[in-house]
Amino acid sequence: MVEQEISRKGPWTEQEDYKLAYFVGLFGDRRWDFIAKVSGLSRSGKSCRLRWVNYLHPDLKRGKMTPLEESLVMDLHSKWGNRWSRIARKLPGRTDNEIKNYWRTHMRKKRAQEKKHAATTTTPSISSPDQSSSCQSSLFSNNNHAVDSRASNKETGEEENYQVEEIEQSYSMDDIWRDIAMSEEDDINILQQPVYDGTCDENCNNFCSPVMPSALSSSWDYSNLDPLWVMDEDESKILFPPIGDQCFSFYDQQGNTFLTR
DNA sequence: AAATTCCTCAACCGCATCCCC
DNA sequence: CGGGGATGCGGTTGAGGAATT
Repeated sequence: MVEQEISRKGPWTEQEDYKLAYFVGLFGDRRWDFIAKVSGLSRSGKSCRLRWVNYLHPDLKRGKMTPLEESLVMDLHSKWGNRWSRIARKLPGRTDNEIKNYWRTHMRKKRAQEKKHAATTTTPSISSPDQSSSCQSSLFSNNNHAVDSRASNKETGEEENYQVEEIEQSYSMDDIWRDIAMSEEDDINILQQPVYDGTCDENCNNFCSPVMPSALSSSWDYSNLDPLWVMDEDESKILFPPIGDQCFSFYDQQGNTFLTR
């Protein structure tokens, strides 16, 4: 009966980012379908999660990989293969997507170099087959214990020695969060916001996300959302005025984050 | 200066796994 | 225990900017 909204695709706008950040601040970084619905974003929950994890998360680092990080990626990839998310867990502030992209770029360069080298030396290279994943074999030691994801799923708590020492806070989204928290305080009241219990959601690293203990329980059926929770267009305009000349922006030229309005 | 190629990275897709009922 | 929805993961694509011709 409910006309299924067509999910928007493509690049996110600043306003969408802002909205998403706001609602994640409100509800925590779980229940993505719920957040997608309640925020009025015409995005799938999946898309919201991806955007959050890869771009908006407060702990994300931006900018080039440091040499230390690079060698860590090499090292871990030689151990674990393409287990990007696992590798990412060892690199604070880096996402699996970022590492994946870095690796691809890196491998492409490496292969180009090898080709060049092979051409100049005319020595036949053994490691030519260019299976995307095979490249590691020529690069690293042979200890690519192709970790089977199914076999090793319990590494959750395991904290290894790998630590990127300098977690330089080149930027943080805390400012945005704080800004949101302050500037929207009144608006939150309008929404009859959920009880914020004052504790940090452990999944939400920096900013203490308001959590909704009861509402977020799985039994809460948000298919029939109380209109109170769903943003209609007017509310949306009030809370998130259209991006204009006095809009907010998230990143400066260096990729550092700030929020202005 | 214009055209073309290359590179980067955000976003999508499909499948696997988890979790709850 | 099985089914179904939600979430996570890895592979892939494509837009847009940078570099090169």
